[in-house]
Amino acid sequence: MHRAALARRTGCNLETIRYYEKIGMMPEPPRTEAGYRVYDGGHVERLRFILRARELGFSLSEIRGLLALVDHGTQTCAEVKERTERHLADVREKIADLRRIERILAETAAKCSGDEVPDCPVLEALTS
Amino acid sequence: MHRAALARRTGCNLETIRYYEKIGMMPEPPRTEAGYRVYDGGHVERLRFILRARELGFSLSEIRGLLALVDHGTQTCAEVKERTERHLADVREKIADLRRIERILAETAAKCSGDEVPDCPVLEALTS
DNA sequence: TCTAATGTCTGTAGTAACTGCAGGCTCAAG
DNA sequence: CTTGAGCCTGCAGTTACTACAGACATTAGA
Repeated sequence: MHRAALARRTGCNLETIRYYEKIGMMPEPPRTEAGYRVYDGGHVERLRFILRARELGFSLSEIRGLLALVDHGTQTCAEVKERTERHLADVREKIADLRRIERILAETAAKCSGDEVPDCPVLEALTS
Repeated sequence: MHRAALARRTGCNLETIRYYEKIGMMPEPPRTEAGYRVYDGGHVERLRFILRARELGFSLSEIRGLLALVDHGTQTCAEVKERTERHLADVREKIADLRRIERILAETAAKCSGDEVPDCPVLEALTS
């Protein structure tokens, strides 16, 4: 399987695969005589792992940490759970930040007349 | 007022001020003979505008747009309201994404035994 | 069999929004 | 007159990609 095939199977962008290899998240695959990378099922699995973790908002360095545990076979449910809950706490913090922003934006926009006049409650909120 | 004083008054990082000037968000201030930037109340106001808008999650290019309206005196409440609501929609989308992530993380972590065993529902979710 | 169209390779640059540092002036205090 | 703080410039690094340019390889069609 060449790079395009791996990309197609995983839904990953072509260039991203090379990027993950470059930063050491994906192993260097064997090459053909001409230098083409050749991937197998193991690569598909690993890339899917990375992509799923990304979908769950894990950073690449968090994922790198999880992969290191698994690669060394030293992972325990306790350790993984702890990392997950730490990440979950981050996510909840981000949600709280965004909710605060949402509330302020909604409240301020609600005060707008929406008319063709220069005065605007939003600008006032940003200026004052 | 020199750069450090402007930074102190606005709570902005020192270097960020120079960055905003470089990308054209802050006007180039007059200089002393030795080349030191000299700021006044107008700069404080403008920087506060930018910082408040950033706190509300507006991107620099959105802020640049708002500033352009104000600078040209062509802003109307209708226009600003529309941009605010567009941004609000983005924020709500981000919240929805994070909530989905939160739910999945919480559900998966809840399945963890938390024991010192290698098998872990989180890893299974990422692998399968 | 030749050619044209893909596919792959490498290295590099660009994105967003900063942050930090090195090396060199300038300025104020003691 | 020296010392330390503050300011100057330009550039490198951050995160997580994405997109190119220019060169080589492979494959499908005429």
